[in-house]
Amino acid sequence: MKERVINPNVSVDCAVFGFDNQSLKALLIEQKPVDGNPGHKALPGDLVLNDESLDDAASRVLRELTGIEGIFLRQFHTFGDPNRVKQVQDLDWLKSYRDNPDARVITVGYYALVKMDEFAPEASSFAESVFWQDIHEIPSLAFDHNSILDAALIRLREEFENRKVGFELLPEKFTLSQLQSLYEAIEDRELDKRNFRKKVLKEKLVLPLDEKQTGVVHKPARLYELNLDIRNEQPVHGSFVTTKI
Amino acid sequence: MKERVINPNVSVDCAVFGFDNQSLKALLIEQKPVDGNPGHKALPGDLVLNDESLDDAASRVLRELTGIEGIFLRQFHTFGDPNRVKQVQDLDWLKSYRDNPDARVITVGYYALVKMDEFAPEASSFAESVFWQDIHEIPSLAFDHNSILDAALIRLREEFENRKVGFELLPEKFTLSQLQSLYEAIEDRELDKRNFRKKVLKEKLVLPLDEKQTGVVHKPARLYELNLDIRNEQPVHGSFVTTKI
DNA sequence: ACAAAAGTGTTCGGGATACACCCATGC
DNA sequence: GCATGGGTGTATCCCGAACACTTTTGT
Repeated sequence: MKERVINPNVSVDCAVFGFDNQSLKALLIEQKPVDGNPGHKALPGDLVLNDESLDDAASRVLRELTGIEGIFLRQFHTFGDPNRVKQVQDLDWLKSYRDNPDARVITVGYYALVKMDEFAPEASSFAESVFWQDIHEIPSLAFDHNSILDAALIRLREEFENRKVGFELLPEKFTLSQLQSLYEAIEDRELDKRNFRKKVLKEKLVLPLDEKQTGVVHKPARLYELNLDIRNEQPVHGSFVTTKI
Repeated sequence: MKERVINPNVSVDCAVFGFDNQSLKALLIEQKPVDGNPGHKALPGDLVLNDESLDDAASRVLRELTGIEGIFLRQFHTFGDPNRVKQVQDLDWLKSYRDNPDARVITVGYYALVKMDEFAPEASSFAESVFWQDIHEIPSLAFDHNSILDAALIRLREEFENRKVGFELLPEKFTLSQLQSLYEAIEDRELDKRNFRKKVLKEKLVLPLDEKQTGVVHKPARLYELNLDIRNEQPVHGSFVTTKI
């Protein structure tokens, strides 16, 4: 096995988002206790290895801490305040888990999107536990992780509105109501059902399947899938005005 | 004076854009010759100091290499391929100017927007010369700087279309034709003059001044200024569709 | 007078908005 | 049969698109 040479100055942190058909959730870890003191809540993240790319580091860290693998990951911002790991409440943890607890660490922020029904995160490495938290109820986090999560959410919203990301949060087959709920959860506003359906169908953003929900206590909804053809088109200027979703 | 402790693993690189009323330009440096071999062309950039933020590093590096100060700077992406500074043609330069020429360096990319008529860049530090280059005629650059510049341009276009940036490229007072040329240069397509004017005036994106061009050999154009009130509004959803510029 | 860019209005089609009722299923 | 969400159409308005001629200045 290759030796793991750790770069003391560069880390990655991951804001993992999931959607439970109601609201957006973020995946948090609870750090293992240090000297009997309970660990802080934090985003999954760790130092990068010297011979791995940043993208690889983000995938690895997510796998090591939460067991999640193979999901959508995108870099969104790098946080480099010289004092971002100098707060007193983080010192004990740094002394236990870092070879250079005083090193200046810049961290590269990633956000990730996961189909919640396909992954059951499991804590390992220095994570004591892993849990989903509604994005409206995020507790105080270690280091500058609250800022990182805020920035991730802002970026997710921007890229969602530009139709660059989002379907990674839904199962392969979904109803139009699920899709509408996703829009409402991410954009944080209500949409008109008829207009929403007209729009997404006219744009061929999704394709109807010959399949319906089963086991629901109401009229079963038709299932749809993402239309990859449309999704892969690069944005075109129809004019000097471009209309978003 | 404080000692400058350099972090060997983290650098910043700046893609500086200017607009000459015709097309977009990028600011490049030519590295000083090493052992008589001519320097390569590159983006302005350098390692960060251990006690400065990334934003501060970008400002400082730009000032030290080009003399440019006080301009719009925005972080856009971080480049962390473990081999991004390992190409043979860059080795001589690294050996001359870096204490740890073999260190793995990740670089934080910034793009900057400058009013070309207000700044005359001047080379200093390890820059032999500084020059503006049309973005359609970018030569081969050191390290992965071609990729960085490409990514910067993509990001500039995205944020311009979302009306988040752009007026930093124009003088305080400008004509609607200049504004239209800016749109055409950044978005790389032609616009209809009448529709363009109707749109920006209706949106109150700019405000007319009681002032006209002088010294031109045709009907003098009215001057306008950016409407800061509109510019500072955060985007609102009129519906689940949002219209861009 | 001529060259050069400034400035201006109308018509047409399409998309955004608002809005209310019947349908299929499980219990 | 009732509770629950699924599914559908129309009328209005505004915005985007296409398009050509007159005006003002300097030389």
